Amino acid sequence: MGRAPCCEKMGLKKGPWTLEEDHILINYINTNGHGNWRALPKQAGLLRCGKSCRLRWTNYLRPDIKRGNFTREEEDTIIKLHEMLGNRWSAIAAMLPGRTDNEIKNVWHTHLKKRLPQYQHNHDRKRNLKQKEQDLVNVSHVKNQNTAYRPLSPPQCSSSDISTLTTSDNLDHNSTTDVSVNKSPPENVPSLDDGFWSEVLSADNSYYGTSNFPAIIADQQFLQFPLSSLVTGELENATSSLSSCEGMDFWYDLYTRAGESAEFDVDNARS
DNA sequence: AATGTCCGCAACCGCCTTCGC
DNA sequence: GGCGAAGGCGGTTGCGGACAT
Repeated sequence: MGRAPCCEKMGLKKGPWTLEEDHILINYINTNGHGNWRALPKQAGLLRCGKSCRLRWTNYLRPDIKRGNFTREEEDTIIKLHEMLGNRWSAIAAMLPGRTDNEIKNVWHTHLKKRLPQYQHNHDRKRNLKQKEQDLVNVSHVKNQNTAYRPLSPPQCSSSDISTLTTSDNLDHNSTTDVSVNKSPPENVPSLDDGFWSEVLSADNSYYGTSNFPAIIADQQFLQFPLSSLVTGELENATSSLSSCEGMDFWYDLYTRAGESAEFDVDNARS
């Protein structure tokens, strides 16, 4: 892995756990409990760091862990909770007995987010882009490499864009801004990464910015609810407002439409 | 059959928070 | 209040198997 090892230099083992190590850990905890994770490996006779032991126990060896595939109900619950809580995997795991935060995080990234339209769209875009890149590479080969290929670069939200989007002092939090959702966004829109969506509603109910997103929602006229409801952590209000404006599609629409033009403004949003 | 690519998962890392002194 | 240790959390990585070419 890319990061500096913390255990190896202390002579501690890393990597997959063996059956023998599992047995040692289980036996030790069953007998003595796990009062101090840092001291546990030494006392148990394991060449592992405490952190590794804790992770192995909580994510895999704990007797109350439910193994096996997630049920449809569990998956739906995760999707709903993620919409409300963001990437608070431990909080989501607390609602699903027998499931660990790591497991839920994995199943989210590998299965569930692909079911959601906004991720599906992004996923498809990435695939299409990759295909286009390959096609262009092929074409450039045919043309004896006379044409240098440059990947498509998404339009950026510059600081001037931000000023365009944030010059509103007359905020009307009670008015409803009806933004129709563009189901076919323009071709040249910014690509969205996972961080974008997770930060729309951040983990601790407050709003965290992304590089582009703040410029788009900073103008509270775009919202059916005041941005301050996110900032001050009124999750319930925020999520109910989100659902009333078609959830993530609403955000995605704002994002894509802002991305396509620096001239994007409130009037455009209302059109 | 061989090779390349994708995907799922366990495990690791760094950062943040909590707790005790 | 300051500090260090320990625990907890979310993001990321790399291995290995499945699938495609």
